Amino acid sequence: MDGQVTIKDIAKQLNLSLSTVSRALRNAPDVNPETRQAVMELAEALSYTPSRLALSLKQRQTRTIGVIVPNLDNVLSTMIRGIDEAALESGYTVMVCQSNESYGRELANTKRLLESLVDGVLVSVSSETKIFDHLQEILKRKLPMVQFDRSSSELKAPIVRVDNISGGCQATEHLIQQGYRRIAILAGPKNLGIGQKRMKGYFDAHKAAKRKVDRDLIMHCDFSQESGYWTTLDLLSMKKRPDAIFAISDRIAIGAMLAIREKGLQMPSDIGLVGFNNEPTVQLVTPAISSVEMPSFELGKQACKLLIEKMQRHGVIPDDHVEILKTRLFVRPSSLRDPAAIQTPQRS
Amino acid sequence: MDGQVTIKDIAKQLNLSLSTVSRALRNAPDVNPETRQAVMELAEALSYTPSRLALSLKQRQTRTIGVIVPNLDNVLSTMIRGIDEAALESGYTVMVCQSNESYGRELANTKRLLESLVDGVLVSVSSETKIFDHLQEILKRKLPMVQFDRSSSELKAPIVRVDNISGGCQATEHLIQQGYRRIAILAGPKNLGIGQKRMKGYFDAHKAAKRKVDRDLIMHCDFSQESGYWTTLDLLSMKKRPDAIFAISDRIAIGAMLAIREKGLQMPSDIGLVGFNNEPTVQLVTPAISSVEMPSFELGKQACKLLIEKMQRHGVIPDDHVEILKTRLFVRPSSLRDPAAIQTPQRS
DNA sequence: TTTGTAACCGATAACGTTACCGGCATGGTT
DNA sequence: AACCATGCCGGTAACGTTATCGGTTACAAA
Repeated sequence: MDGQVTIKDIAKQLNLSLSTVSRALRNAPDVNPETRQAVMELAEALSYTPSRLALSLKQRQTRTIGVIVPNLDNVLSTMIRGIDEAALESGYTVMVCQSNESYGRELANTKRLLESLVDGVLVSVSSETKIFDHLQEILKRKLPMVQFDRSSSELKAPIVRVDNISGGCQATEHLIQQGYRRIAILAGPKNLGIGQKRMKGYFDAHKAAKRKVDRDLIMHCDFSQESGYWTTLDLLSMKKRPDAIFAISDRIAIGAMLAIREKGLQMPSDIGLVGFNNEPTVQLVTPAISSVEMPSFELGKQACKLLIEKMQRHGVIPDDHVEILKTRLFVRPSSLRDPAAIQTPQRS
Repeated sequence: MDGQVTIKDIAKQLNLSLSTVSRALRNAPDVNPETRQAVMELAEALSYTPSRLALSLKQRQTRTIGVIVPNLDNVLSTMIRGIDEAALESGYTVMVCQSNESYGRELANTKRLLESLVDGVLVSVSSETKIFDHLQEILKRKLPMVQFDRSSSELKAPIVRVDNISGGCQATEHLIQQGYRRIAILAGPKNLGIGQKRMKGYFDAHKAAKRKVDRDLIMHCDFSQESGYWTTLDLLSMKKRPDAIFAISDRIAIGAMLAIREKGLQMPSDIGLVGFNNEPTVQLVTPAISSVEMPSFELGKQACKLLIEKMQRHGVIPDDHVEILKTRLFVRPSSLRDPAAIQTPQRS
């Protein structure tokens, strides 16, 4: 009569027991078709909504997935769209918690997720996170967990990510092929696996082309545009400056672009530039920046599917399971000296 | 022993009743300090986590806020950061549902939110949404609701938004002051209040400067870059083409920029351009695009605070309450013919 | 001694739902 | 006639928590 409509209300009005109403609503057997009909109609009329809360408490599962991400930039929000889609298809709800790259926030978030009793967790670790206690706690409670995009080997949980080595290789190969000889790399934070792998690709490409890497051209920075800018200024004021830069993220690449502009250098003639992620912005700047694209939407979707499988078929997915998706290089004017040499599809 | 640690486990191990343990954990009175100590310690040792589920069921409130947004673009994700911050401060958890600009998705989402028994809802209506039945349903169930950013007068719920009229006026005033005479407006979808208000500002500015508006220069389009591009091409092929464009969103403005480039026109000499939102991208393109900034983070935070107040002090906030935040114009080269005429602070 | 009053604790019901078991007709088999 | 299966329904307990009430001590006041 006042707040929530419950099966009790329906039972009372129809002179039925709770059990019968419950069965009728769930299409369970052992209920007269006429009775069911009556229940259904009354439920509709009262606009009855089942209480997920009570259900969750009873069956001890919430059909909710917690997602922990460092922020909501372009790439991640695309991944979350993928996650959301996969979740919806299986009747799950997602709860997104952004840590804003802060350890404290990530800690508070995991606590809230644990309290809310999510059935599983998707994690993309923050770049600042060096302590994994809170995430280990999740594992200790035997909550199914899957890492996506950024991952850590300290966490014994399956991983879905792109082939960062191959991606780094694609970018570097392309620069070599375009005749660049002193290729610098803006490799991101030192401790992050994602950067290390893309750098591995950078080395692989050099090795395949039988070239040496000049260690001075390897620079670390964080993921911000600012950091890319300052680090590039350093690079460009070297006595033997690089003639190309591979930035392991587009944000960094954009910082690099600003520094290059400021130094009065021209792309691609004086210097070549390739980024990573293929964010929309890199197509819009002048010159448009080449970038390695990752299938963000599919990555999120795949990670979510994997988690759901892990939750439902308990123990089938091994914790060292790794799923790797392919990247794809988009060549644009920032690194294209020889127009005849395009070997990948163009966009826009 | 197996899954969840409950107060029952603690009670059993200490030979106490559930009541006592519950009281001890809640710092309630009527419990011996020593007993409390023991309970606390055992709880810690067993790493007991209270079940929010059970609690929610009992007190019939979840301390969760549902957020319904059309997508997760730059502006909205900033607002969500603000929402999240305000929620955290008051011990609430947020659940974000993106409708991807689709009515069907928005419908499924509201259903899920209702089932999950959120305590309140924050809504920014999708641009495609013309039917409000699902949101009306929320109101019918007396769930506290607040609209933020995009709003509809059909929904009897408080609103937190920016002063779109003044924002539109700022942009137009500036263009007039820079000597532009035929100022077109890309006004977004016809039915959306946000566009109508910014257009109102556009008219106001003309009136204040005692100028007439040429109705042919008013064009509607949707919020995509594509749409901005095509509509601008139309504008530029008019016999008496405009010499400036005010786009009511940066996405649209970027589409316009591409069209302008394609026609071989120069900004700001041949044509001026001003956008809305001040997304990071508009600073990076060449020339950088002037834009009206809105305080997204504060807007989200304020909307959330208002909702929380509405939830806690039931019935104090009237449904026609409207809160309006100020906008601010950032002038950049795309519309700056006369460098002496900068009257607003510059960024970067 | 009785009475009062703290201080502390336990039993029970309830939140909304479902799983499990048991009961009562009905109607068909041996 | 006795038996059993089947169809339909109701009662009860449980999920984990807290609110409410009532009970037992102990000790001081009358």
